[in-house]
Amino acid sequence: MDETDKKIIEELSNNSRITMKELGERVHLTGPAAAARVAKLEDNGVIEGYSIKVNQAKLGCYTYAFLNIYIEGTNHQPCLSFIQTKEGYILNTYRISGEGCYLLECRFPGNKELNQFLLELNKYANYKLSIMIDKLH
Amino acid sequence: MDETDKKIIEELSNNSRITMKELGERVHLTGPAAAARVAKLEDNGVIEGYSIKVNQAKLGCYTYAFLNIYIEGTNHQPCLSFIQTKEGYILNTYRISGEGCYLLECRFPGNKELNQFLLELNKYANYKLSIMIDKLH
DNA sequence: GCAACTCCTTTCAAAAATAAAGTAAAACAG
DNA sequence: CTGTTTTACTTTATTTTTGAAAGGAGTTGC
Repeated sequence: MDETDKKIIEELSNNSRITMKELGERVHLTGPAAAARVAKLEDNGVIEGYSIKVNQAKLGCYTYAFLNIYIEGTNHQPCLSFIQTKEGYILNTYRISGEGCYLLECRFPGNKELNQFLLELNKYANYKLSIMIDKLH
Repeated sequence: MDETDKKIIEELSNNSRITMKELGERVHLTGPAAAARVAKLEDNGVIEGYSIKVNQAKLGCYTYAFLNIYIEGTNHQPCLSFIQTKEGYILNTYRISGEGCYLLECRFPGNKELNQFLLELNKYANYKLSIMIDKLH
């Protein structure tokens, strides 16, 4: 992991569909050399995958929220299983230490679906809800 | 936005470096047709960008955390400006309603840097810290 | 001094992207 | 109902990129 690798990570973070030729030019390498570096970063597990940024609202999801989940007792499985059944709403599930046991990043078509989700979630755990108003930068 | 577009979003979410030819095959279209659909999704703002998933630990960041920021009073700017100066640590800044005014997703080389950051942050705001233990799925 | 690596470049064949032309079906106005 | 426009696609042909292979320069270790 030298400076060139860091630059490659930065460039691919900004645009992962760039050609290896273009990437090479940006880090002062030829296409094949850049491609070889990227392949190595994949093999080393530094690059875990290639994804897209999606506008959730344009996909019909107008409510974006974070949920801090608090589970009483030691048996988390029923709650985790429930969450898995609602994976369509959930972008990320983090096991955390601090404000609760889990942090969910999720999005819903609207408040109706959110409300229904919270109602069901409440059978398994307590929660604190934070609605996303804006994403900065 | 029909079913084919949704499938395209799903496929690109899983692997945004797939070729348009391969993407086309997966959604029963030719390469050029798939590319045209993707171009339209970009123009419509549904696809906002192409990115990579990075293993933060392999980049030397062993502490991954969420910070709920609570600002007293109405002048958020000093705190926001401070946060901007620390952008190297910060992956996302969300304006929220609920547990605080802002939610920061951030990562630090270690607890030393986290501690220093919190010390400085405390000049501008209160916070609640959640350390990420694991990412599920 | 001389392997054995590593990291790169150059070259070239294969694959993919892209542009252009053509087609068929749907939407729509008269 | 009919002719026109639009949309979404396929096919074809050209350009560009990828990826494999060969080779060279600079380290490293013996």
